[in-house]
Amino acid sequence: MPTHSSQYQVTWLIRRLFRAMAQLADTYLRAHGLAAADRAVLEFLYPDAELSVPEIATRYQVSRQHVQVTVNALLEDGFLESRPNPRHKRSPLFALTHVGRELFRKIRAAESELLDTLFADIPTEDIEATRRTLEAMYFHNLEQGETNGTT
Amino acid sequence: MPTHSSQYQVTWLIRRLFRAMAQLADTYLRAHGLAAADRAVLEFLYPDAELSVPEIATRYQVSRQHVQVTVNALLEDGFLESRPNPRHKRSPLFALTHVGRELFRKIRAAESELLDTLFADIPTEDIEATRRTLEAMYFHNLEQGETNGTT
DNA sequence: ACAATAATGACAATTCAATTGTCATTATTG
DNA sequence: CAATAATGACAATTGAATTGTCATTATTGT
Repeated sequence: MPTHSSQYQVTWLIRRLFRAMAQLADTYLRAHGLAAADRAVLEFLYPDAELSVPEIATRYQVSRQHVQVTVNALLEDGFLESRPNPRHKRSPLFALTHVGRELFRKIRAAESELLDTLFADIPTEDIEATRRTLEAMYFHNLEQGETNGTT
Repeated sequence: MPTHSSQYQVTWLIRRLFRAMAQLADTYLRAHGLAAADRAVLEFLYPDAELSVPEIATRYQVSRQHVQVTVNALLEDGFLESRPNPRHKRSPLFALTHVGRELFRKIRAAESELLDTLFADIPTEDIEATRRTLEAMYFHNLEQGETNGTT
């Protein structure tokens, strides 16, 4: 990391950390037969959210078709259940089953070991300041609800 | 983002920010006919580094074959030049040409506008604290020089 | 110096997540 | 109630990246 502004270095580090984290995450996700997209869907629904496929797609910022396939597979595997959607009669809501919730807990447990390593020796207040700053970056300046132009 | 530990929220935010940043980055990268991998290679060499393909692959943590293809294309486009490698007689070093350096500067300029938006209203000291913390996470705890098992 | 082993580049095939396209069906709305 | 939009299903495609293979050239240990 050559001489750059602090701002640039922060974005550089975000890129690197994401890559490193994703690589580590794959290790235990694969162990459960899951892909990153599966984890993302589980996370959106954890612990007890109810969302339709198009809603997940909008939040995850990917095509609804992709989410559809992911959700169908998770449904097939018994990690999700569908419930009637009061707002859309044809598009059901999905929620975690008990098994799905346990699965995500297991994933989180595996992750938290990694987190403990990742954050070892870093003062709590630094972590909190970082959280606050990143949150500001994300929510104040980046969050946009652009729907994916599908069909 | 439901109720989670600060640690978890930091990693959650890193994931989101990465995605959002990547999406924005694509906008101007495409405008220059570049992919994310191209940008990464340019960044490794900017402003005046000299690296061989296997060296870039190790740092970028991807297969050397992929880097090879990327580098060959950038070479073809005149953004890189090859120089003799004192350490390996067959594997040349690559460096930015003047054009390549200007290209990366242009990319950085486009990015910095985004950065200004991203970091708007965030105190300098918060940014610096964040940089320090993320750096600690990355360098103390994640940086590992695992070579990709290629062939 | 020389044989054994490793590294490199070129090229092909493959994988896999994700997008795009299309269509019939059903909702929503004006 | 008609026009329009949203949804799910399915197929085809894209594109970044990996894996596999091979001939060639370096590097190494002896």
